[in-house]
Amino acid sequence: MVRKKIEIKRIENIMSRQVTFSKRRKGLLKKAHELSVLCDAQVAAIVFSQKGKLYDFASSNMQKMMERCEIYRREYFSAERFQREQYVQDLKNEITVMVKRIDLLQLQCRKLMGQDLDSCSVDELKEITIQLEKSLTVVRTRKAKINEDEVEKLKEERELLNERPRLHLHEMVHNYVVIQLN
Amino acid sequence: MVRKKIEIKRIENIMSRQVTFSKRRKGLLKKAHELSVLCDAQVAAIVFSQKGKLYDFASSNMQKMMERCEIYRREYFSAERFQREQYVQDLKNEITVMVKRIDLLQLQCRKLMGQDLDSCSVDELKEITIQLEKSLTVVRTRKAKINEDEVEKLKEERELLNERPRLHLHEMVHNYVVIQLN
DNA sequence: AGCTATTCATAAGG
DNA sequence: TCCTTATGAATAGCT
Repeated sequence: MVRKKIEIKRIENIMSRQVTFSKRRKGLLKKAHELSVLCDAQVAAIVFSQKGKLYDFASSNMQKMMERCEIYRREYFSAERFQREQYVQDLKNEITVMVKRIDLLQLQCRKLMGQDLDSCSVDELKEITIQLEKSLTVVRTRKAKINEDEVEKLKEERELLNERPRLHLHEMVHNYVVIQLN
Repeated sequence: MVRKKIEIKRIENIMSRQVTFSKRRKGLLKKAHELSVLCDAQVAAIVFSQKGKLYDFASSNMQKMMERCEIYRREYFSAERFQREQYVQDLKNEITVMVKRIDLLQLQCRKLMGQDLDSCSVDELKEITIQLEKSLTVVRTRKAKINEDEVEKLKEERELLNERPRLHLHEMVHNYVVIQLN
């Protein structure tokens, strides 16, 4: 029997509060449901007890909306994360390959420059010697070629300088002969 | 005057439905408020009208929680994104540096192997020649050293083999003398 | 949890 | 939208 109108303020008695919570929570969710049905509206009611337990109502539209939201959010983030991790992994792999390549090139270079030979076997040393001799030959040939080209060029220039006066004279003679014949 | 108990199903008359929506919506939000105050619970009620207009109630805890959630979510993702982009940028920079390093090493190697010399100036060719000669000297020295070491080792082994019988003889003589003296 | 007196919410009408 | 009012619904206090 409701003895008197209650004041809307926190119920201090724990037992009373728990009972009221149970009753009114049920009423609220029922009202939410009725409203959604009667008026064809999107309604959601969410209640957490003090212990953190969840009680809720969501009209079907609302529920679908929330589910879609959640599914979309999860898919989006998981797809994005996957792509991101793939990309980072690709970059890391690329770096690993490059580090190996650099080490190899560096070692090769150093050996060709006569460094770090202590670890070389006699066979390796022979190979390096052969390569160095080959290189020297090629470089010297190239140097010689450049020198020859240079010499050739200078000779040609000299030839040109020497030939110009002679050509002049020849032309003059030719012209003279033509004139005479006329 | 309530003539009769109503059935909980969609109200077909638009005017009635709107009136009921208005009344019950108000009632629902009031009940939500009362529940949150009386029972010190976190309560939220959300209603969309058919036209999409929002009406809602959220207890202060609920509101703070939602706000905190949203703020935290935004900060988290922005911080994460920043870190992620920074990291990827670092990796890219590293790759750029490595690509340059590889190009340089490769060029150096090729020149030391007598390739791609067409682009070299005479001075460069001279430098390469000097380097190759130096390398050859070092490699040959190293090879010679290994040979010498080998020879030295073989000699020592031979010495050892030669000395053993002699030592035997010497001991025998010594023993003989000692015996004589006794 | 169940009861019931009483208050509250609200349907129908103005 | 508000008021009125009759009535159904919710529920406080008790067991």
